[in-house]
Amino acid sequence: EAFLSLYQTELPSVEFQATRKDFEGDITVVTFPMLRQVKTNPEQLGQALGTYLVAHVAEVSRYNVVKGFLNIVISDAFYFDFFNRIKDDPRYGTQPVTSGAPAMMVEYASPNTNKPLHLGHIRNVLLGYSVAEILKAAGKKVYKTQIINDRGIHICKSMLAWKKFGAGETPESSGLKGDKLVGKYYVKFDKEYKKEIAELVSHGKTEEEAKKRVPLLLEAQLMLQKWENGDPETVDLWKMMNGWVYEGFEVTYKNIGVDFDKNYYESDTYLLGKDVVTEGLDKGVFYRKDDGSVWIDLTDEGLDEKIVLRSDGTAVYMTQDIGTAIQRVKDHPDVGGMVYTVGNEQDYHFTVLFLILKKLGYTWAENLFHLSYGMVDLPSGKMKSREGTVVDADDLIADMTQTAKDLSEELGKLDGYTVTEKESLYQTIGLGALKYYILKVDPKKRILFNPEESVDFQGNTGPFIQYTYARIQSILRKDSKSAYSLPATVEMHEKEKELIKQLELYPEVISNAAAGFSPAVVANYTYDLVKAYNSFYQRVPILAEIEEGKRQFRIQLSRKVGEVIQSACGLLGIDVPERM
RNA sequence: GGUCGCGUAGCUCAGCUGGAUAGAGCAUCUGCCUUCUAAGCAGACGGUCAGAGGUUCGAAUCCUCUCGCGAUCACCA
Repeated sequence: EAFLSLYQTELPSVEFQATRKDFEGDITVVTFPMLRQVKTNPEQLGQALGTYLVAHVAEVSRYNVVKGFLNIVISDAFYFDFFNRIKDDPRYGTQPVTSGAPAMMVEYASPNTNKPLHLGHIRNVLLGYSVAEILKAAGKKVYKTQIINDRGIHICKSMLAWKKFGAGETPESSGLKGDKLVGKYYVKFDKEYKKEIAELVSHGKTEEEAKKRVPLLLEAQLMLQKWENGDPETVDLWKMMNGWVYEGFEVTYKNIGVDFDKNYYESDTYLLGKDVVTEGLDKGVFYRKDDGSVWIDLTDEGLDEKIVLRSDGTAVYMTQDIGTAIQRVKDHPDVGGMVYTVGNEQDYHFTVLFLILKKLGYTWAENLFHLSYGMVDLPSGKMKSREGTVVDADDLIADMTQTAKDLSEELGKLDGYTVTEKESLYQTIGLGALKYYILKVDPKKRILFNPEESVDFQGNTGPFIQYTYARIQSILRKDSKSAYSLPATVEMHEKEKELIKQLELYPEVISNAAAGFSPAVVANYTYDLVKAYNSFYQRVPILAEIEEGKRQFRIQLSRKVGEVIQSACGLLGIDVPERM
């Protein structure tokens, strides 16, 4: 800090960076850019600066110069003092919530109520949940929300199929999870629908024509109309079947370990936004075409024209989203921004939505973020629910848990645990593997998911991180002194210094992750930390063989690393086991 | 065709506000379990950072073009 301020007064931009491993030093100053102001060669400049720093800054013990790089060696005492400051702060890296800060609303999940959750939802939910946790850690108040697409033709399809072919089947009578049962009838509809098409085609109709005239589809459309008109029988059926689905979702969400502060239902929001369109017309944000439809012209922004109200006066998707956004801020007046976790196929939709909200003049519209993520592809290609090529969320979790079980049994470490303890541990490890696997990759990249090869448990994985945490807990258990006091000073091992450097980065990591809405930042940091710890753990002499002061220092260092791992895993929604 | 995104080791990914010899894991090969848990550690092998130009002391990173893959361009959601 001392020399940071020193330089900033004299030179406007000085670059500090971590020294590369192959060179001696902790901080590197790049002197090339300074040559413009100071006429000399890079070596001379580096030497001059280095000598000055050693003489004037206590923390600088040595330096060396390689071309335009000035490598500064920071004294052990500096690291030791730093560690001493953070060691007893369990919330190191996470700031307390500032009450006045504008809250953020984070939306994720947005499931349809006609089928169970699948792998795509898992990525969505993990990302959204994690970003919400990261924003909290960065000091924001956060509301987690989902919008449930509980109405529309697709819902009517499964309702109709159940009514016609279901014979009164319920989750209880069938033993099926509610969402699975409803999903079954959605698939059933599609089968029957295709059958009827084939039937019509065999009677000489073209396929185009047949698709539109299938009685089953017409019936579904009729059902949607009935629903919209509030027909009691239809509404009751709708409520019952959606209820089943919600129970099923509840189980899945609970297994994944995510939750929501508030649910929004499309059936409540799909008519919203029309009054805003009127308002926007008055303000001149929108304009009306001759046929009565309402549009916004975004050609100035390099986009095109977009419809916001149909000619018959009904709302479109965009209208709904405008209305819902405004409604959310009405419901939560402290919300100053929103994050939408939605796949990247909707990038265009959200750029337009955000632009419209800005043009309508909402202050919070400046603070909207589309957490856009890539598809999860299978080796066989895209997932298609109708073709049965989806990876079901519950099945996937069960598979991961099973794999964790098989591996654990093979390693044979868990003898002496109760069955319940073991089962819960398998779930923790299996989910840890899955969550980390998905969260460690940059959200905007596509993920190729191979269910055959499943997810690794070795190397850069969730279980590796969990394992390290469990081992740290073991050390602490075996050395259960309640009060520790660090010695006045400790001679630093290189590995210890590296660990402390890593710990030092944590607050910055959180704020970077929050700024970029990217859990991958946290995931990759955690891996680096764990890697550094493991290296330390096996390279440094064992605890029993060292003097007491140094031993206590190592144990406390381990404890601190454990805390940071736990905190970082919390941001990723990954549980850390006490033993494994 | 327009727009947006992606392309880094055999595979999965980091690195991208420009810095030194581009990093991990998996896979392959070598060592390390009388040790605080070997789901680990140490090491070897593996790269025209898709390609070509440009900007500059310096480019995987910034700009332009080309190629490949994907998404999107509905009075659907």
